[in-house]
Amino acid sequence: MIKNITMKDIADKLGVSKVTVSKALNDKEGVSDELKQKIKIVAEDMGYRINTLAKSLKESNSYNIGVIIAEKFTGNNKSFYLSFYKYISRILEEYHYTAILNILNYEDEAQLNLPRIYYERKVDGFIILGQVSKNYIEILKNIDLPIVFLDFYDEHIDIDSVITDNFYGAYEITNYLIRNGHRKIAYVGNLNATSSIQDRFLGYYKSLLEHRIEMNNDYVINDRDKNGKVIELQLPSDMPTAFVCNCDMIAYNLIKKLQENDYRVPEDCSVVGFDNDIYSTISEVKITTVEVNMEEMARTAIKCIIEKMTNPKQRYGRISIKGNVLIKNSVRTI
Amino acid sequence: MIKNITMKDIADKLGVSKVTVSKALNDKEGVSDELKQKIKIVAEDMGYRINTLAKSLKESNSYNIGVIIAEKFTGNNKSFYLSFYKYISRILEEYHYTAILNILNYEDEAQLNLPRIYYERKVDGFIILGQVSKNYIEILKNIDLPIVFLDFYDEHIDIDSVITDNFYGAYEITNYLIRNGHRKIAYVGNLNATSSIQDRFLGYYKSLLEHRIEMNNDYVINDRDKNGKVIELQLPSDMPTAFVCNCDMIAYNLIKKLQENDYRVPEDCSVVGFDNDIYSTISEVKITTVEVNMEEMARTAIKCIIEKMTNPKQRYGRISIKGNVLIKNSVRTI
DNA sequence: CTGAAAGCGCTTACAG
DNA sequence: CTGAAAGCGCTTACAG
Repeated sequence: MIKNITMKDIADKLGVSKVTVSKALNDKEGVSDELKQKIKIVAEDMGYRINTLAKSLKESNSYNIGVIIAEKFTGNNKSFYLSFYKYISRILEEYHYTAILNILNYEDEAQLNLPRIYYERKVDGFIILGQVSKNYIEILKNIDLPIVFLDFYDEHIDIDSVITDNFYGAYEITNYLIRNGHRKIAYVGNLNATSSIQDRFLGYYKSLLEHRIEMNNDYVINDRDKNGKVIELQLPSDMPTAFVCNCDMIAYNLIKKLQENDYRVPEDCSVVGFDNDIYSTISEVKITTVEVNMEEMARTAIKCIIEKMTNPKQRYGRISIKGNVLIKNSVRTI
Repeated sequence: MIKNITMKDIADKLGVSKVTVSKALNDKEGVSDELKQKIKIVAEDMGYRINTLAKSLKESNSYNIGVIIAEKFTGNNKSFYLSFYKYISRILEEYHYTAILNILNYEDEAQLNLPRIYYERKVDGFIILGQVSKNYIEILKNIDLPIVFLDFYDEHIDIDSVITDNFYGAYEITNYLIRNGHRKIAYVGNLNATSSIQDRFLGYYKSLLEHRIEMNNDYVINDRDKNGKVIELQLPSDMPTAFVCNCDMIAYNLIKKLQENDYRVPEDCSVVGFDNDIYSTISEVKITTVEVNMEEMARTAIKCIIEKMTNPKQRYGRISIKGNVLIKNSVRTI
């Protein structure tokens, strides 16, 4: 266990008392500007972070405000990450822990600022829910608290992560299409956009291979430009009977595109998605999709982080959690 | 300031030491079962709540886990309440406070269980974001922490609340329709479903009155049944040229309904919504709507609660924050 | 301008 | 089985 730097440590280093350090760091009266300055610099150098717990105890004031949202406002796939958070906070409670949700704003992400809850020692670890920038990951790597990535991973750095089994999910849903008689099946998604999209493609491909269906390059349809921005979809000239989309949002867009071109879904074309988010439910045609097992993912991430707290050397690597194919009504048997 | 009950208080009452109380409450060895039982009962009676800050300080363990979500996952009206939370947590930071998001699950809401963060003294107050049940409000009323309702209010009980100005927003957007030449304007929403829907109706009505447009009872269209479940909309036989919908979701449904009946939006019918949530952006036709001023609402709620912490008697009542009409492309000038 | 003392509410290790 | 003492890391009130 690394010893935490306290005001006492700073005081000892400078040969002053911790009272003086406290005053200096809080910009209170009664310390010469010179000393104040010196103390602040030393605090910075030593990597001092205030322990708000102690401050709060003294002041009988937690400096926390509870924000309560009724579960009904989170249901119905209304928000993928809010639902995820719901499971995280609920499962943390089982361990007598409390979740503190921090929205990392664009600016702090770009400027590589860690959250204030880190500097104030308000937390014992971090769960990073959803992709953050490479540079930010580097910063996170250097802090002395356990960290787990949830719903994404980074190939180059060994932080533990819990992800949905993209490969297997896409494999299963493609198998489902094939069981329903489809053989001309396209994949919608840029193969190099994200690791999820790539892995989903590979699952689709595995299913084709297993069923001796030849891959048709015209059947891999781009859905975004170089910057990741969603583009207008181009339908192939020789139409497939089914489309595996890399996510529900794209499946939703595809269905609109197909309908504009007078193809009915699922009568003329079948379409499947991934995620089971709001886009799979808002169109007339409810989209057959792969539901992410949020609860199991959250539970696993929490198990990791709790374990790492007592045993910081513990490594889990990348853990995939299987999703479930959710059959709705965007697929026709042919 | 009400004095907090501590282990010492329980100990004094029973003529034992606080060590014994600590052991009893934590089910540790070394206290007779009899005494343990007695201590637990007295603790319950006195309304004892552990101070986790002190426990955490002692154990150098905050029992909090930070959950980090990048802002990009909250943008684009993806989730109304997640966006709201973003503002709340950001503004609380300005006051050196931290937000702890608690999703109140169905069960706890029904059984009237307060959040664990209350019992563990982890928070200094609560912001209730979005309507909770009447009975739950009663329970909240009785706790000794400042509370502010955000985005809803309760008519019968005087807790401070900050809401969007439903009345004025609907008034403004109806005026906008009238400025664009419309005179046959319907309102979609049940007048007695919620206070927001009612207030929005009244704003619409005020605009009609001011412009000497007679109310047509056929132009008040129900959108839900007695249980609040959304129903299929019925178009009036004499078609209006414009519809004021009580929210974007209903506006979205209406547009689909109109299109099914071969009315084009906005060429044949204009439609406006309320909220500026995801439903105003997902259809082909982007819906002109009233944008809720979340930031200002959050800021106001926080000002209230911070003020109430130093001055518990302070009352603000109901504060309305004006929204803005957001012009998109679902209205035609006639 | 600087610091010794007390205390916030707990828990742990030890003594009886 | 029970409790006095020490300590977690701060801040406040007071003395010098």
